[in-house]
Order: sequence, then structure tokens, then C-alpha cells
Amino acid sequence: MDQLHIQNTLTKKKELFVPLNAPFVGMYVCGPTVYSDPHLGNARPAITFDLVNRYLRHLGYKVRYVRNITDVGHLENDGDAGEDKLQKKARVEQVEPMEMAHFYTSLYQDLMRKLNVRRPDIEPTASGHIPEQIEIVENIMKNGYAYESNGSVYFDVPKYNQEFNYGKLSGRNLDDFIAGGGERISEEQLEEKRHPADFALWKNAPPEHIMKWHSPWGVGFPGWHVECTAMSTKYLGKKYDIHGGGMDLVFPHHEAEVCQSNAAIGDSHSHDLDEAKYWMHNNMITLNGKKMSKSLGNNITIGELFTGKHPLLAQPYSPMTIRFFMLQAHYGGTLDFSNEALQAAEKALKRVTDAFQRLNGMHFKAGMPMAHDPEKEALLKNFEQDARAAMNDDFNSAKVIARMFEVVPVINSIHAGNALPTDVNTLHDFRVAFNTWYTDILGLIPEETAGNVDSKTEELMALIIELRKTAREEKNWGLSDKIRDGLAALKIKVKDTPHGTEWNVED
RNA sequence: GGCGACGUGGCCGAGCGGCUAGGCAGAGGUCUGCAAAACCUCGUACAGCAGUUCGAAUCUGCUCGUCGCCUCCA
Repeated sequence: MDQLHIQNTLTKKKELFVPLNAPFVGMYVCGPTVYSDPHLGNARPAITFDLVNRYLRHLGYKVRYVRNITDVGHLENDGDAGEDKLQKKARVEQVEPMEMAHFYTSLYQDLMRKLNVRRPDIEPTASGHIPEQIEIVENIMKNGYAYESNGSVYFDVPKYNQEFNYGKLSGRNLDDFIAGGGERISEEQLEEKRHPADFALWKNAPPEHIMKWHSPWGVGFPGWHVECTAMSTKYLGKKYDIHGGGMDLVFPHHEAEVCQSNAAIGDSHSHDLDEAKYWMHNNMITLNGKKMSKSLGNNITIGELFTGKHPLLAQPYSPMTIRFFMLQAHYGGTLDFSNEALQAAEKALKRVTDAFQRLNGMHFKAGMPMAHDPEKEALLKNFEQDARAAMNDDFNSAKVIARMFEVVPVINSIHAGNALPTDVNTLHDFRVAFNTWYTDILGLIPEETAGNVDSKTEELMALIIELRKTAREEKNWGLSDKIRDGLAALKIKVKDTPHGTEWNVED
């Protein structure tokens, strides 16, 4: 594909990407609720939309990327007077809700930095946008798609459905809702709600509720879905280009956003506002075939992944291994987690990273021995366009990585001292392209040098390698192997290559 | 019950009607004092059954199986 196409949840089709207002692109992604340790599942949308963000920028778009922090919390049970998650956790930990939100926000940001996820351009908090949320609710009421009940405000789904198409995003309809979820609606809720499908825009706060604000309807707190509509509208406009998030948010969260957007700011001439033009959803990560989630209690936190301290983990996995593991699969499919798969990803990443570093260490000069190899030359010359074609096909990073691996043997062959398969200019161009894809678009960073190697260590190692070289020249294998084994015990790996002896610290 | 996804070689995972995906693991070989790394070669898979087609892993139908959403979740 020579132009970017995106799988659009709204239309269920893969569509050509045409920004509403090129070269500007607005993108909003649902961020974390900051009340607990971020888990592996949280990393998937972050990395998925980091890839999208990076690629759009690579294509030259002026992207404004907004990813929110949900720090107001949602009720544990829809519609009843139960405690919200944040408040409950704060009480258990005996801290201010905001103190806890700040703690987990920082933790999340720190983990994202390790995963080399670029910071969004705006990272708004729900608590910081209460007036904007109230305004959205007021607009919806003004337009007649909401009603007040006992100090709470509910979205009038049946009314909305008369003029708009409720369920267009998730492929549901009101009848299905009643047939399925209706039975789960508690009687308590129905006291306030007119229809089981109605959802809260504003909720009255019981006295014991800590996080509450003044509103035209009394003291309360915003409903579950308004924050995203309010913040995306504020920073990206009534309709923007891309809204992203996990698949589990399609219903009810994103469906509600579509409703709110149309009801609050749509008019009779634009029933297709739908908040965003392209709705993108990453699939779930599974663990032994089951969805990994907080509520199922089978989640692994990102921190545990890095340290390896979890019963299911055979070893620690580095941030780049996690990132690479995710990019090796298309974001639209489930990704099953296992030690075996992660270990394979770790080795694969090392292979491509080694090649990356070798490539960057090469000095191409005119007049180097050259043996034209049409096949290898084609791999190098086509790399950029092949990678781009894969990426244009709904961000198929898995395919991009496959193309990288096809080029790795060529790089290694040159590094091994074989003749250049093509001319120096082609090699230069290829190197630039490979760097761009590895570093800028996939967002990978070589990790090996992360080991604490200071200049003194460098000098000592140079001396040791020199001594071993002497031993080898004297065919004193006993001594040279003793040195190598001794270093290996210190996690320093020695390799004798045609260019001399190399070493590196393993983690 | 409603809506939806998926089932690819030992494992992970691309594939969207014809042309080798790729990685990991495994086998053989080259190089090397040995090792490591690297390079070369090797598996011929598509849940099952019908059908459409000159031709299907790819389209259609059915069967079986797995999973997700319908309640906060990425």
C-alpha cells in the first residue's frame, strides 16, 4: 500500500487515512485509571498508539496526541451509591485520593519512559477538567438528550436513538441491550434511571464520598464517560481524527462517547460527528489463553515483568523486550503471553539490535571490494518501501520487523568482511532508512550498553584482552580460556571475531 | 440469550485468490585452537467437511473448538 490505511471500528472497514485538517492530526487515546500498579495490559495501547504517533509524525503530520489520566475514579457498581475505585483504594492505603493518583500517575509515566513510549503532547487529568465536563452535560441537557433525577443526570438513550443510531460503534441495538444486560440492572438504579440503557453523566454524591464537586445539580461527581468527550473536545475540537483505546472499551465507554459527542455538540445537520473520524482499538493480551485483567486477578504488572518477580515469570524481561514482543504482533490480534514467546522475542531483538549496531559501526568507502549481488542489493534497496507498505497497511509492525530480519543476514555478511553487495551510496541510504525504522518508528533502543561500564573499566578490559591475546599467540590455551571463563563468571562475554576480540556486559 | 473475534508447521506469529513471511527451538555444514558470534542449507503448515473458482490458508456455507464484549477493566 502506498498510502496509510486504518482499520476503523466505526465502519468496520479498512479505510484510507485522510486527516480532517491536514497536515494536522488530532489523536486521543484513553489512558490509565491511576489507582493501582500498571499491568502488562496497560502497556499494549500505550505502545500501539506510540507506534501510530511515531509513524504519523514520520509521514510529516503535525500530530497533537492527547492521552488522559483518569484520576476521578468510577463507581464499583454502575449507578448505585457505591464507592469509587480511587476512593476505596485511597481509604485502604490511608492517603488522600489525589496523593494516590499522583503516585500511580508518576509510576505509570516512569514505566512508559522505560518502554520508550513518547510522552503525549497533552496529558490531561479528569479532575482538572470538571467545569468542562459540566459544560458537556449542560449542553446535552439543553439539547434534550438528558434528564435530571435525584441530583444525578442521565443520558436519555431511547430519546437519542430516535434521531441517532445508538450502538453504531459497537454493533449493538437497544433491543439487544434489554435482552442481555437488562437483567443486571439493579432496582436501585432503576429508581433514578428511566431506561436500563441510560448512563450517568453526573452522579449525586453521598455524604461519605470524598471526591465531589459543586454542579448545577448539586454536589456530585462526573459520570463514567464524560471526561473523554470533554477533554478531547477541549483540546482537539468537536470532531478529530483518531480515537484509540483497548477493545474492551468499545462498549460501553466509547459507545457512550459517540452518543455524548453527537448529543452535546452535534446539530441536525451533522449526525455523523461521532467525536472522531477513525476509531482504533488494540486487542487484548492473554495469559494462557485468558484475558489478563485486574478484575480476573491474573494480571502481571509491568514492574514485575522488569524484575521477573512473579510466579509465572521464569526470568526478568527488559523494557525493550516487552516493546519488541508487542510490536512483533499486529495490534488488532490477541497476543498470548508465555515465557517461551518472550524469550524468543528477547533473542530476536538481540539479533536485530546486534545487526543495527554493526551497521552503524561500519565505514563505507568508495573503492571497497564489491561483488554485485542482485538479491541482496534488492533487499537493501527495497527495505524502505517494503517497510512503509507494511506500515501503511494498518500499522503492520509485525511485517516491518520481518523485513528487518531479511536484511540482517546481509548486514552481518558485510560485517564479517565479505565484499559489499552493492555500491556505497546504496549502503548509506539503507543505513539511514534502517536507523529511521529501528529508532524513530519502532522506537527501539539498544539496551546492552546499559551496563555500568565506566572509562576505568574500559581501560582494564583493554589490558585484560591484550594479555589474553598474548597468551593466545603463544598458544597458551589454558590461560586464555581461564581468562575468558573468569570474565564469563563476571557476566562479561568475550568473543573472538575476525576483527579482533570483542566483549560486552550481559545483564 | 445478543453482538463479535479467532483457530497457520514443536512454540510465537504475518498472510486478504496464484508467487519463500519472519522469529525462537531443532538438524547438517562452513569458519574458529576451543567457545561464542556469524554465514549457508533443511521442515513444506494452514481445525474439519462441503461448495465457488482454471486455481483457496486466503471467498461462501455448515460442523467442531477457543476467546472477548454485553459490569470497572487496555
